[in-house]
Amino acid sequence: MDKQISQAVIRRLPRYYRYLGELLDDGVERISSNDLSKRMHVTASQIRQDLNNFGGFGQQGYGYNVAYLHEEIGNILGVNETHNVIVIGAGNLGQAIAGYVKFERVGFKIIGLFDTNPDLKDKMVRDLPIKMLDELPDFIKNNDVEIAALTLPKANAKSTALKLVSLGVHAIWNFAHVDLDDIPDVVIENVHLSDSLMQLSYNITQQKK
Amino acid sequence: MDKQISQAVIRRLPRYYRYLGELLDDGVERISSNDLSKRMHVTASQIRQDLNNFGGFGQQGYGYNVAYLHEEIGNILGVNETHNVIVIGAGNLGQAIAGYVKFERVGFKIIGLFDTNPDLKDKMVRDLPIKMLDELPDFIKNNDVEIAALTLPKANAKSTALKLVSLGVHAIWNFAHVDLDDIPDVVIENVHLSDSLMQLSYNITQQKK
DNA sequence: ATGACTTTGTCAACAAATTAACAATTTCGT
DNA sequence: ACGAAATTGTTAATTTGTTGACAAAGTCAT
Repeated sequence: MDKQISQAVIRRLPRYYRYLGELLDDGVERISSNDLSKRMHVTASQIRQDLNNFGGFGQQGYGYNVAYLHEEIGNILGVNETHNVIVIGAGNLGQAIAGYVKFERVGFKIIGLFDTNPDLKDKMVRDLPIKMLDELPDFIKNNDVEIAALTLPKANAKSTALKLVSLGVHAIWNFAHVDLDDIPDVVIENVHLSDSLMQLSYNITQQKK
Repeated sequence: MDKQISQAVIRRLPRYYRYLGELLDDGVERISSNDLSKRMHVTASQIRQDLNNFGGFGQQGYGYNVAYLHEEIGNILGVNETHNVIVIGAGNLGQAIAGYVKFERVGFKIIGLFDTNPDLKDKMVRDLPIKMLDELPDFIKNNDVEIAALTLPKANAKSTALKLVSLGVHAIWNFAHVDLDDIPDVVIENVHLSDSLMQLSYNITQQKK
């Protein structure tokens, strides 16, 4: 029944959430779509349109209550509940992502770090021991793992993703430079650093003209 | 005179480039928009439309020559020339990004790694010494720095970006969780890991319904 | 060499996303 | 308590992006 909301809108929600968090920290109580639009460099119309996909959070003549709207967008995004995360691939990027989520993102909790390299077995990365991939089935059985971050070479990404899904992990944060389509019953979010860098490269070339 | 090409198209180019690279590795000589569309799960029409923004790379009745098209898209993206990159912020993420670009991305060369923490001064990260931020002006003067990756706390991101631009670096790969708008004469490419994770979180919540 | 087949490049139709406009409602100073 | 000002939610208009259709051009087997 709920109409499907476009990913274009979803992509903008975290940004709203961030600006509202900053306003909250600054002790701002209320804000109008117009004021927010000026800060964020988007149209006020878009803000109102976006928010109204989820309900009427504002009030005519008054605007939006910052704390309330922040809370509501947090609920929509699901960041007010805890999500357990494991990281597959304990290379530099894996360790960095593990640390990043741990220290920067409330709502997400790193509970495991895995690799295939036996030299890394039980090595501590801050307070987490690196486990071997064959410990994964037991680990998932005994822990409520919701998200797996894939920070491993692309050759292993697809098979690992399939294994994760069969073990019951249905959300993948994919840093491997490969598309994980054709996998049913899983939500994929890609972070393709190479693509991002190439986009930057294109825009540099353009600017020079 | 050149019509402006939409970022929607640009965002897709790296993916074409990747698929073509794989075809090339597999020794495939030619491919039609139809075959490629099946592999990539996009419409053939979109592929043809996208490519034609940049010129007619194909041939009726034959399709596209894989090597040629790969090369051409590489040129468009600017990955066939070398771009020197420095990384500002030598924390976990900074070190991981430095390593990532170094080992995974031809066309981009990491030539410097900077931080403000004096404890890190001259510490080696693989073959690069961590330099202090006050060495930046001299470094940029003596090296052709095209891109700066910003992997530092958001509190310092804006001022650092301004400094970089004033020193002549006009492209920023921004990993700090802050918007660097209002800065003139600079191309920004954002990698907001938090936003990506929240988007994933939203889509998980949706799937559960 | 011929003709059936393939496939592009491009125009037109369609769909989606963004922006503008404005009635309805609330605020707020007097 | 009143009226001007502010501001939302929502509909309509506009713009942008995607897909479909097909003439034109080239391929390839015979």
